[in-house]
Amino acid sequence: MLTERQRMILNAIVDDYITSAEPVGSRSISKRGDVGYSPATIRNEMADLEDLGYLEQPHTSAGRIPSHKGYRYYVDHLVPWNSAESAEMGTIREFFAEKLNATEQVIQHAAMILSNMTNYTSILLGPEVFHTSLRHFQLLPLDDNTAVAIIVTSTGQVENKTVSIPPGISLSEMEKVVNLLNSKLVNVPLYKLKSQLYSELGEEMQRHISHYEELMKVLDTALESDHEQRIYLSGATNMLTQPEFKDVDKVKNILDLLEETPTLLKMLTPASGGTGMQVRIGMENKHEAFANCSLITATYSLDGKALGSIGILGPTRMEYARVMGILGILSRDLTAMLAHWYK
Amino acid sequence: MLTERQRMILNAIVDDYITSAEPVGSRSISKRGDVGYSPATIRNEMADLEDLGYLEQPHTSAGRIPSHKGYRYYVDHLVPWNSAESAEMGTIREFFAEKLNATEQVIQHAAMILSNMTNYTSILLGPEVFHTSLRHFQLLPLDDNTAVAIIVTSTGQVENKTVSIPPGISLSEMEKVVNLLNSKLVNVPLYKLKSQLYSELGEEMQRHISHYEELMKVLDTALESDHEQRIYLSGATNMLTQPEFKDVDKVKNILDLLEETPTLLKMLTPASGGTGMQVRIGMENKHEAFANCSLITATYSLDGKALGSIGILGPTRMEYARVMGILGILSRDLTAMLAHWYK
DNA sequence: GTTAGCACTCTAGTCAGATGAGTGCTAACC
DNA sequence: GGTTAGCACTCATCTGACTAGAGTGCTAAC
Repeated sequence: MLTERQRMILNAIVDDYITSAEPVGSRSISKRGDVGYSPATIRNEMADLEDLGYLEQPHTSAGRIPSHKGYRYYVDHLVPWNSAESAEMGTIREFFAEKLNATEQVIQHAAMILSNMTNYTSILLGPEVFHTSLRHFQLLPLDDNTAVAIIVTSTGQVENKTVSIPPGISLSEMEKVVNLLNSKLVNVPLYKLKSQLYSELGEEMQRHISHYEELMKVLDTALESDHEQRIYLSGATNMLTQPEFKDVDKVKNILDLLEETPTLLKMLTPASGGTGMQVRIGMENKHEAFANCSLITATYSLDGKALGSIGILGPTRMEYARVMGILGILSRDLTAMLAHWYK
Repeated sequence: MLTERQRMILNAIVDDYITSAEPVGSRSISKRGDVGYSPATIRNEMADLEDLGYLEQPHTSAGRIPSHKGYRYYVDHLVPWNSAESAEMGTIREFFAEKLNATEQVIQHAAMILSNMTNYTSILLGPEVFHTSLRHFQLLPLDDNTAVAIIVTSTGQVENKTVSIPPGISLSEMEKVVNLLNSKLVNVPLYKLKSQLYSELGEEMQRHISHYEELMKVLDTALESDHEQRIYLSGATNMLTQPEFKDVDKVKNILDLLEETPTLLKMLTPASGGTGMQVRIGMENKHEAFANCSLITATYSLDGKALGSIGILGPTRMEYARVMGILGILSRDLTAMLAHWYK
């Protein structure tokens, strides 16, 4: 348990280090207006904080920098939670005032705004298609053996996939099936589509349609979850401006990881559908390359279910307060906007 | 005009520099098996080549490196044009053997293969939608005031766009128009769509349809060239492995430029529909950030018209021979595949 | 409990000298 | 005349010594 003064000093050190990126010494803390103690006193407390694991010393005659445990404490107990800073609010409001009428556009644009505002890397996870439902299905023949399957979801997203059509299936048959599918399966959540395909249509189709087996296979692949979640990255090169990453090798590992979609997906997928804000510091990200990075994530949702997430990746020495504030506002407003569109 | 021996020496220097990235001295050239002269002789020739502008010297007591003019000469006259190296051919053939039945997937996958094979950055320009034609158009209502416009092209690509529907337009009217459009405008090249919309449908619509003006506006925005060309980047971080870019600042400029879609588009769009291979060295790229980069581009085409391009970006010290070989094979095979699919 | 003072530590920067790769020139060689 | 050996010269890079300065830890005084 930290004393009030220790908390104050830890707070001051993290604040200083966040802006300067240099180890902070007792003298500079003492000179700040808000801590009324001499360097010597502060040195004593710093030594204690180091023993407790909240601070680290790069070498004997340098100042202290926060350890991961120190950041964790800072984030959990000390972050000045100014959820509504005026300047930022303005930019975000402007963003939502713009007329963008496709969900995808909004997400993409939001990623850009975020990385520009924060000067970190933003990673947005597109709306989780699985929680939306079918609005319309269509199969457009391209030539004798291929067709394009088009799925329009309740949020207006369009997914398409090319499928091959086995010979012997007539156009009129296909049309019949597609009509049937549209009449029976509209408004069914996408993740239930394949199972309901059999339970709802199976019987009826078997009666009316001659190439039942083959057609079923076609539909099966057409509805296949090609609805992979899309990841929108923006400002990846902002990483290069951080002094801790001026070494090319370190930054290469990070950028390489950012190109690995599956890994990012895993990182951003909210732990258990929860909607809170998460901060993962250093190795809490479970990746060597991110050992000196922090990832802050929030979610946006529809009907109380998390649809996707917003994340900001930066060095562990990150402006937590500001980023968390921005992320909070943006996730809330995104949620509100979705609710308004698709209520 | 260079003598045979000068060409040989220039060739040796470029070759050496490409693999070593260090200024090459007269001694190391002399020791190569293929040049049977003493260092002194080679030094004389090198001095001449420097006077002619083909070589540069970082400082007096260093070896020589090729100048941009030197690279240009190398590319134009000396590249060992081994258009069919076995190892590479194998990988590419394997790639085309994979069953990928959507153009987009092929392009995306090709970008990855290319960057992996070359260890440079690959930039692919998706099929130029403007040169394909309309196969099917559809307008799907989402709610009272919005709809999704879906355009399927002759190459099986699906473009979609959300449009807002002015009040007072009935569903049946819209259906009528869409049917008319499909019957009259199928197989029209996309870039002519908007003009033909008026010339072909204008009269008839004015006769049958009540909200002519408003509907026309809707169709106009629906057919708007949102068919932006897609750019597929892969291996952007490979730039970081090149010794000449171990300085973070330089590489940041390059990566930033790579995120600027319009700039890339301009760079990759083939000069005049020509289908040859282009090599742009250093400042020939017209961008400060690419001053130390070379961009090699080739095109793939359908019906003799260039549909899109494939590009490899690397340092000016690039394995021109290998990359040009690979690019040549890939562009030819892509063209062949497209011809086979959509003949 | 707090603070001033002081010796101590360690990094980063600077500077001189050594090293060595590579050149340019001259004179000798074939 | 073309080619080559020899040699003086240049210049980047490496090394080690030295210094300045920031910061600490400890002790003793307030």
